[in-house]
This record gives sequence, C-alpha cells and structure tokens, in this order.
Amino acid sequence: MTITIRDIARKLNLSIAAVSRALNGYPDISPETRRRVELAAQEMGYVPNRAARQLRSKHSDTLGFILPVAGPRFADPFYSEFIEGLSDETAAQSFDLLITTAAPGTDAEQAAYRSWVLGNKVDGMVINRVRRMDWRVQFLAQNQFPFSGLELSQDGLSYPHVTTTSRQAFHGLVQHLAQAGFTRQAFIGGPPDSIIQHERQSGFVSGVAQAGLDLRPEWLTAADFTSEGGYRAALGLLDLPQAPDALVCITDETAFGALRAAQERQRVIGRQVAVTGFDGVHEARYTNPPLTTLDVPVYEMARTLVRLLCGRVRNKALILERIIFTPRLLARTSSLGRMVNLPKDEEEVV
Amino acid sequence: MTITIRDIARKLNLSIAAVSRALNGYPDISPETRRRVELAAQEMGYVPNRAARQLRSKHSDTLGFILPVAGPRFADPFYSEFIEGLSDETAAQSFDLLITTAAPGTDAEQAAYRSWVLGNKVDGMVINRVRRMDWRVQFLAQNQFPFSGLELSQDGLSYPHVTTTSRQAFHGLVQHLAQAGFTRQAFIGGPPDSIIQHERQSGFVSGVAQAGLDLRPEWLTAADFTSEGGYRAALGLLDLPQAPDALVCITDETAFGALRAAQERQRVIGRQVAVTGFDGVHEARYTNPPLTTLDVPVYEMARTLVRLLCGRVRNKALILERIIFTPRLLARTSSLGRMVNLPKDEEEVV
DNA sequence: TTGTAGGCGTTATCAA
DNA sequence: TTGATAACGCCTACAA
Repeated sequence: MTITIRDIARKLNLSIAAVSRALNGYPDISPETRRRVELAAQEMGYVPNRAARQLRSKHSDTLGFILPVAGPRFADPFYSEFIEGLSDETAAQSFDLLITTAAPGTDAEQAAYRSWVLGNKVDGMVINRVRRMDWRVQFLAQNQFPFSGLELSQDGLSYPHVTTTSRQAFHGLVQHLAQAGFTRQAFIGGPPDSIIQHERQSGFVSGVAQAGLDLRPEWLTAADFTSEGGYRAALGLLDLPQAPDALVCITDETAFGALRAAQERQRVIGRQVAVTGFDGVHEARYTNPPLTTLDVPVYEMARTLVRLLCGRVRNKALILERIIFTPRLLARTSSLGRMVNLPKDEEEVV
Repeated sequence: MTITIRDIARKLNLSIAAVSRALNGYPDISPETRRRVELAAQEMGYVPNRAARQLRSKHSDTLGFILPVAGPRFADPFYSEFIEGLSDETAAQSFDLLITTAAPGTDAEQAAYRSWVLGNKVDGMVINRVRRMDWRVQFLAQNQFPFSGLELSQDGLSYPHVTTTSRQAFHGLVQHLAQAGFTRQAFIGGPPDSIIQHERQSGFVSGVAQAGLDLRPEWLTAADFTSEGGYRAALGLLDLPQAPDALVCITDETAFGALRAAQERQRVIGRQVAVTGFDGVHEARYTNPPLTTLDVPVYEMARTLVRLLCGRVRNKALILERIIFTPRLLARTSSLGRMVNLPKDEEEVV
C-alpha cells in the first residue's frame, strides 16, 4: 500500500494540486499549508512515484552508461575507478545512474542505446572508448540527445568531452625509455578504430622517430584493451627473432598481460625489457615489478564527464566544453633500464 | 518527436488497444494485423515509453545496487568484477541495472533505498557487505521487496543469498601459513559489524588455536576494506615490539595496502613476513611479490545474485535459496616461507 | 478479432 | 491561495 499525493490530500482536505505544489516548492502556496503538507508527507512516509513524475515531466533524472565489455569476465580496474567517479558525481547532482553491458559494435549495443534514448529511460548518456567514426555519436547528435564523451570522435560533430594529451605523453614516454637505454621499442595498442589507439600510437611513432630509433613494422601490434590480449601480443613480440626491448602498452590492463608474458619468457623486467602502461590505476603500483605508467585522474575524469553532461541536460545551451587532462609519468622499476635507481618514492614526475 | 502507439494506430486505422496487444504478443489478435503492426512499429522506429509502461504495470524491469563507498576514490578491483557480473546477468535477464553510491550506514544510504524501493524505481535490489544487524534487510523484508544478498544477515530473516565457506577457508589458510613456518600470525579485518568480518576472523582465530600458535590480542586488527586502511593497520602491526610474521588480510584490497607497508618497512615479503588476501581479484597475481589469496569467483557470484533475484521478482514464490561457493587457496610467493618453491604455475589448489 | 474507456500518480493550466 | 481537470503513454477489462 504505497502512499500517493492523493492520500495526503484526502487526509488534509486539500486538492491533490495543492499538495503537489506544496511538495515541489512552488511559491503560490501559503506557508501554513506547505508546512502541514510537508509534515503529513513525512509522517505518512510519502515517496513520489518516479514513473508518474517521469511520464508527466518528460525526464527521468537518470543518466546512462553502457560498459563496453570485451567478453565475459574481463574486469578492468580502470572501470572500477571510472564507475565510481560516475556514480559519485551522478549522486552529487541528484541523478541516478543506469548501467548495462554491451560489446562494442554489436546489435545489443545499438538496441541498448535506442531503447534508453528513444524510450526516455535516461536524460543523458556518457560514452567512452569513442571510435573515430562512431555511430553512437551520430545517433545521439541526430536525436539531439545530451551526452558527453571520453575523447572526441572524428565525425565532425561537437559535444562536451574530456580528453588527455596522450599523444604528447607517449611521445615523451618514448624519450624516457630511450634515455634509460631501451632502443628497440614496440607498441601494444588497441582496436584500430578507437581514438585513443590512434592518438597513442601516433605519439609513440613520432617519439620513436624523434629519438632516432629503429622501428620495425612488426613492433606495432594491436590487442583489445584486455590483459589477455596484452599477454598474447607480448608473447608474439618476445618470440620474434628480432625481439624488442620495450613493450609500450596502450593501457595498464594491457600492460598487466605484458608483464605476465615477460615473466614467462624469463626476462628481467626493467632491465632486459621495459614494460609501460597508461591510466595510473592504483594496482599498477603493486605489480612485480611496479609498473611505469602515464597517470591520469580517472576518477576525476569520470566526475567531469558527468558534470559536463548535467550542464547539458539542465540547460540545453550548446556550450561546447573540452576539458583536457595531462598525464603524469610515473617512472617505476618496470622501466628502470641502466639507471641506478629511482627517486625515493619510486616515482618521477615529468 | 517520439513515436507512440497512438501514432501507429492512426497510421494503420486501428485502435491503440489493438496495437498494444499486437506488440505485446497477446493471442487475441489476427496474425495479419500483428504483422502489419510490427512492420509499422519497426519502420516508424517505435520504442515503448518505459515510464508509461511502468506507471501502468507497476514494474520497472530494473534492478538496483548501491555501491558502498568508503570515501572518494577508493576504487576496489573487486567491484570491477562484481559490477560487471551484475550488469551482464541483468542484461541477460532483460533488466536494467541502476547504480548509485552511498557510504554504509549514512542518511544518504537510507534515502537511496527508500526512494528506490518505495518510489518503485526498481523491482529488486542486490545488497552486499551485509551487516550482522542490517537495517537494509529489515527494511526490504518489511516492505516485502525482492532482494538478494551477498552473505546472510543475522536478523533471523531469510532471503536468497550467496555465501562462501570463508570461515573454513581462513582456518585452512592459517594451517598453510603455519606449515610454511609463519608462527606469529596477525589478522587485518574489516568493520566489526560486517558478516564477513565475523566469519573470517573467527576462521582465523580457530585456525590459530588449532595450529597451537600464539595469538596476542593486538594482532587482531580492523581496517575498512580499503588498501589505505590495510596499509595503516599493517604499519601498526609491523612497528609493534612483538611484530607478527604474517599479515592475514580480510580482502585483497586490504592486502595490497599491507604489501606496501611491508615494503616500506623493508621486510622481505614471503620470507620474513607473509601477506595474504581474499577474493582472488586478478590483480593479485601481478603484485610484488604475487599475492597468496583465497580465490572466489566474484563475477560468477554477482551473476548468481542477479539470477536469484530475478527468480524472486518474476514469481513471488518464496523459494529460499542459498548458494555456497568454496574458496580455492592460491598459494603464491607472498606466503612462500621456508618452502623451496611453488608449483610451476605459482598456484597450488588446496 | 477489434474498439471503447478508465486509470496508473504526477504536473500544469486554468478558473475560482 | 486553492481546486477542478486535462494530459503524459500505456495496459486491460469489458463491450461490440
């Protein structure tokens, strides 16, 4: 037996309209009445019915995020931080967060977006792992649906987004590795159409060029953002007749797999072969050996995405916002090289 | 301009009732009409309005989960796997998953539960980190609201739940450590009212008793499930005049902090001091040194919770289900002790 | 087999 | 300042 405004109205001998207005802070209601209504609502345990409110007002006070899962059970600590950031900021903005999983580029993914957006299930969406040509971006823009994205796609459409200077960061990372004595650097990237793959690989390539290093075509490999994928790609590289001495990975999760591969192949990581990641998930600090990585504030980025999105949702004004984060190089043992040792806290900010 | 069944009806010269029935697979509609309706819906891009449907039918096809966050930015890889399991199974069951964050025991937590449950925002809830006396359990049971839980509370109420034989597992873990030569074992637990704290600590204590080891009261410490908490508790233990030689941690995340503390205090982990965790998050395999842990299938457990919950939601039958998982001991270098070395794959199933 | 009509709980537009 | 009342989009008796 749930309580509705009708029950409150009856009890107080008021119209439901008056009750509704009192509860929603409208000015045209006497302070006295408002007080009585609020009191009654309180003690009767009234909670507004979201469905009814949503049907009437056309908004759900809910934001959506669709987790791009590669397959069953490929948990990535990046998402632990990311989702926590999303939920925290969503809650802070008095919204709810709706989540589901779908493999990128599948029918299920399309169905999920369509049903949420067209069915008014959410007021806005956060997207990540943006692709260069991304149908999600086109679909959302076409429907004039509020969304914010991690990375900007290349469809020529504009939307509020968060990005990182990862190209420069990878460029710099290569120099760091070169200074440490790693001259045969390989890259383990992600799917070819993703923005970050594009950015990070080109940063890597330009870095290698600038350092005047050799770059064999087979040293440019692609995985799928999973540690399993990183593991396989790394094995492939290490078993090459001309094996590289550095495995520059597109994400920390990928690097975790590369670490495992290097261990299996009995390489002394940090000396014989360097391994590096990107994201700065805090598990990277605990790996064996600790993983050199480009640290970005994942949690803060997620909060920012939600903040940008809420701005869009609340006032439809088309303020284009682009928030840029700069990665910090955390140089740890996995890229020690010929250096004697690292700064005391095992980290070096560049 | 969103499409409603009314639009379809108008276009086809049908009543909205007929359209509704055709779309929802009712038998009393001619195959011909059904075909026409489905076709029209398809090409007009009709998507049902969830709010309207929910208002009418009283259910939201949505499940809820409230992430118990300790504070900002305490990402735990456990939740990465857990949430992925929740979302995957939720999607598989054609439900959506609603998520928010709230610190355990706060007003915000209560408000979230009340608003979701009483406001019909979700059809069922998954709860975890169950406390011995848990107001959430009482609240949900009182409202006859479907829910499933990770661990059973001790309120005397019954509900479908997933549990692990963690008491026995900790008991066994102590023996394993004792055999490896660690005789001064300390425990780093969680908040005193949580079920798992109770279970795991008592398993630890009984294990110590059975092994005939010394147990100083100051070796029984409590943290808060964060690595930061584990770090502080571990420092406290290592700095004791009578310092322990094993840090048995209630979760992997806690153990990550303990590893860091032991490293800072220059202990040779695995020889001078053992560190162990619980959960088997896959990052535990990559720590320095690799972390001995009690592995449970977190992803599968999350899926099971959702499966149980959907059973409840769909047919209100009060089948009480209790699914029990048994942890596997993964013995890794962090508890090597006087053993020469570990099995080839660094893991030993007990 | 199809149509009519009432109502789910709210909010918003009128009058009063 | 308050009260009727009409939607919002959908489902479901009941009638045709």
